[in-house]
Amino acid sequence: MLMNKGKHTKQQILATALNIATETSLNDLTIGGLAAAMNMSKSGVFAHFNSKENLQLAVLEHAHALFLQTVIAPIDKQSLPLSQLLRTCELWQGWYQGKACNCIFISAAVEFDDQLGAVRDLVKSLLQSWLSYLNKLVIQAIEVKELSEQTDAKQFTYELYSLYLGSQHMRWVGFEDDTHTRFNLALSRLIQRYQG
Amino acid sequence: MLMNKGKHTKQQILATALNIATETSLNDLTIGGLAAAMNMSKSGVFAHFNSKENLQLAVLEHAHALFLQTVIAPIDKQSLPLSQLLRTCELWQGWYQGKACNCIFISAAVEFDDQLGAVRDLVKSLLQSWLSYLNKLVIQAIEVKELSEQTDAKQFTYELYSLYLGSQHMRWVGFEDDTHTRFNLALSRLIQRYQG
DNA sequence: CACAAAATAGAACGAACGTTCGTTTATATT
DNA sequence: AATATAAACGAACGTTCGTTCTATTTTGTG
Repeated sequence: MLMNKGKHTKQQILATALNIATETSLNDLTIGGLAAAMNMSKSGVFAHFNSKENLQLAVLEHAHALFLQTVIAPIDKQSLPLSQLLRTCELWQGWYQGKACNCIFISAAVEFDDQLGAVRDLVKSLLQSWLSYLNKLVIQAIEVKELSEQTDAKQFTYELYSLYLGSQHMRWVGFEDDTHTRFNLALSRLIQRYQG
Repeated sequence: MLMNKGKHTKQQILATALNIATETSLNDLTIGGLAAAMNMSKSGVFAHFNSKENLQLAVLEHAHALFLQTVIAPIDKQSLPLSQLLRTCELWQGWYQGKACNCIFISAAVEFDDQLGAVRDLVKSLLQSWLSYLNKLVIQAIEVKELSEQTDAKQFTYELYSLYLGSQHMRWVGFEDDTHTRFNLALSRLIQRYQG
């Protein structure tokens, strides 16, 4: 088989790059550091991407693939929209798995919010499509009358997303515990509020 | 008067440094760039702080002073807690004034969440005290029975803070408009929910 | 086994940045 | 006006990082 080893190590590079970028940030992810973590030379790693920007884009796309596989794929599309939404939130809360810290998409959004370029565009696009996905589930729940038909779907999605952001932030500041208790409580109340 | 000009230009430096840091970030705030914006030499600016970390700390403290003056000082402490809270939220939404983008404390929190050091400690401390302030107002509103006495103050504060975070985030992604409409709607419902 | 292509290594570059140092200019007090 | 002190300058250093180039090793194929 032609062209095999290359793609394989590239995947390994992306996996450790994602770990580093998740623990620090997309900018603090340095090619030299990545090479060291891989026991490779700087130029050896570099050759796979040909620029740092391409590396950052590849890491984001790798993260996106992992995200799809971890939080979207397991959803049973036959079940009712609201239970799909609840299960989605469960998976969403812990999708960055063992990694101690925060969701890389949100970190990247803050980090690149002012830097024009392809990375910023990709981050924005990924977040938009994720918001659309959440919003679609909300709309479906309304259509099936699991949520009141006067529900403002976008408003619901905004509040849901906000609770997620706040949960991460509060945990860092030390205002919330590690068990997502406040998030889960607020979420169930949010749903309950739009049911009656 | 001895020691005059120095303190004066230092204040000017901090003002433009805060602008730069708000538009970009605390790390992208470079001493050379700051010097250029001030029409000063790099070493001239440097001499005021003696290290980049000290500059970052000074910028944060400057921002904190401005924050106190802009959103906390104008509050009428004689008025009822809930109206104090509402007024606070108004001022909070626009405290970074003309600056197009985001609250520097939140940006800094994301940027330094993994970097041990004095900057991270200061950011965390400032955010904690701000959360305590909000939480205190909520508690007072409960005591005066403007909010139901079963209200979980911390949960209320968490949700309120989340809405603020979400509002900024959504505006960047393009999900919310610029007029804080969704934030204000969610806020009024949040209060209403804990009144009955 | 041989050979071409792909993958990696190693050394070096140019730029950006924080920091240092010696000097010069501006400021305030006597 | 004279002088001590503070403020600002300009050049340079050391480091880090992305990137380039050439050489070497490894991989897959006929």
